Amino acid sequence: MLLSLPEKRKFFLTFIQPTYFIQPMQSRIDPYSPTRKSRHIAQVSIDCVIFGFHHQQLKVLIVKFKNADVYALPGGFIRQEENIDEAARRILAERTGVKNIYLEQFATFGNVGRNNPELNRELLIKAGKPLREDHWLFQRTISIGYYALVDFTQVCPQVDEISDSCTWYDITQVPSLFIDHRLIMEKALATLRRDLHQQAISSNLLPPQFTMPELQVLYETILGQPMLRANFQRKMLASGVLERIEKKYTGGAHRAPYLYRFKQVSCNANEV
Amino acid sequence: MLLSLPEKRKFFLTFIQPTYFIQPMQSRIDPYSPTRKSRHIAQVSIDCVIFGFHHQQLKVLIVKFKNADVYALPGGFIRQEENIDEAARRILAERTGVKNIYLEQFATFGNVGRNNPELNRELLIKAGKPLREDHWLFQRTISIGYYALVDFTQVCPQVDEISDSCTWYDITQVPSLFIDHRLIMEKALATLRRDLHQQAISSNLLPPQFTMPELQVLYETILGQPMLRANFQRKMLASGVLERIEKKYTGGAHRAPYLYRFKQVSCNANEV
DNA sequence: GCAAAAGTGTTCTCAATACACCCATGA
DNA sequence: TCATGGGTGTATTGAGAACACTTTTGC
Repeated sequence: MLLSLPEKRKFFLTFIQPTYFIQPMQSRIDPYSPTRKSRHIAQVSIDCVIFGFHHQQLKVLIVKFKNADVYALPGGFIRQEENIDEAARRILAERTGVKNIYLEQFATFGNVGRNNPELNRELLIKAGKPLREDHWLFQRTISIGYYALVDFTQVCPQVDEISDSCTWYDITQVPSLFIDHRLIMEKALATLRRDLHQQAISSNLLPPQFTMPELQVLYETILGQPMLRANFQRKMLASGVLERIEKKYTGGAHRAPYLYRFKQVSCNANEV
Repeated sequence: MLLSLPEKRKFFLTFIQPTYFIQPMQSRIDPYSPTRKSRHIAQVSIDCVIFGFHHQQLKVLIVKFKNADVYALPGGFIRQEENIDEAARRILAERTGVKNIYLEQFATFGNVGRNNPELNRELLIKAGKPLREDHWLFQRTISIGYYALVDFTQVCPQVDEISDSCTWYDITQVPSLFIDHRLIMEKALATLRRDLHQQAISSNLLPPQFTMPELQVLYETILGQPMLRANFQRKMLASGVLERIEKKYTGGAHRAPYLYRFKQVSCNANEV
């Protein structure tokens, strides 16, 4: 299993919720109810590309459908009474257990060919959630893409009614995805790369305190290219957003690095 | 009336379609039909921010509702069988008479509060298009924003069934707009500014041939700040996308500038 | 002490800036 | 010929790239 938390935190989580990694969320409004009238906007969904950073790897949260070898981005539908940003935030909270996540809408996907009604029907039947044949879920769906940045150590992935796993994958080892979800993921990554410099993205992917090499590995992993250590250090310090704290005491056979933190903690999302 | 085309083109257009500037487009599928079942995706619309450049001004195409002093961005709905990019392209063609327009999706707007069902009802009644009370147009609507870049001289704005004018406004003199359309316009402008450098945006806002000062004014207008003439010239020439043609013969009491054109004519749009 | 990794310094290059100067044109 | 505006040249500045050097730590 790819999910591996630090031992200390693992114990803590196990203590308060013993089945934390395979615990279905009980949504008060069930979009897959076969009988009740939908309170969701028809033919529109939200798909989330949830990025985390751990062990020098950029990771994405991927969901697996129940009783099927089909993988997808975590997603959901928009209730009639909630803003789309709120919907994305709710979906994220359901999946990660974390509120106040950094969130960014990046694109909307609406090709006719991006849907596969037969596959939808099959997956819902396998998950034990058969719908009426005329349900809008069997029509084409437009999907609004959001990407989210989370502190890996704060997240405990959770399944929902139609998925039986929700786990982190290295960005380079994501399995074949449902319909156009790979395209959505790649567009999210491209947007992340584009915005890495101008926004406090790294502050939401790292723990509150970190070393300069850790920050550099984050940059190198996201941008996919190595950077010169000396220049990276100077550039980061010159930008003035970092604050040096103290020495870090590691077990490594080398000089201990300084710890840094971001001066202004930002965990906001743009309103659209 | 702000609409002013070059005399030569005006004559040509008048010749082939005498009422070109107040000519309703006959859409084969009427989203406002009070009786027929909708073939459109419910609760989703497309709004277009159509940019043009003329007389050293950045201009936007604004629609006015029939029999009401309400102004809005040109928009429309998505047919069940068309991609969202195609829908935007169709809406643009209906408004401008131009196909093959440079098109870019930039954001999707879906706050609950962005709708005003009462105003919608009032406007449709005034336009002579009353709908059934339970029509989805009176529910909240999510709008996908596209911006388009057009050669001002090639466009003849056209009204539709619920508007009685469609005219160019200077970006600084746009009247108060319907619901959140000003926000949409500003987001479009911000995206345009962000992408001005990295894309061949200017090639779609200028005629095929242009002078360096014209290009500079375009940049200064979009970015909203003056630039040094000498440096601008060198930077543009150094980028290698321009091709010098010949001298331009003007009536001005000064040296005649060179004419330039872009090496690769690009009129594509990103597929989403 | 030595290897490894962190931190700092130095040089070079190139692009952007700011300004000066030259050229063509029509009144 | 002079004002106007287009085109080109040049010195200065600053950021980034590449590389060398110093410092700290555990073995």
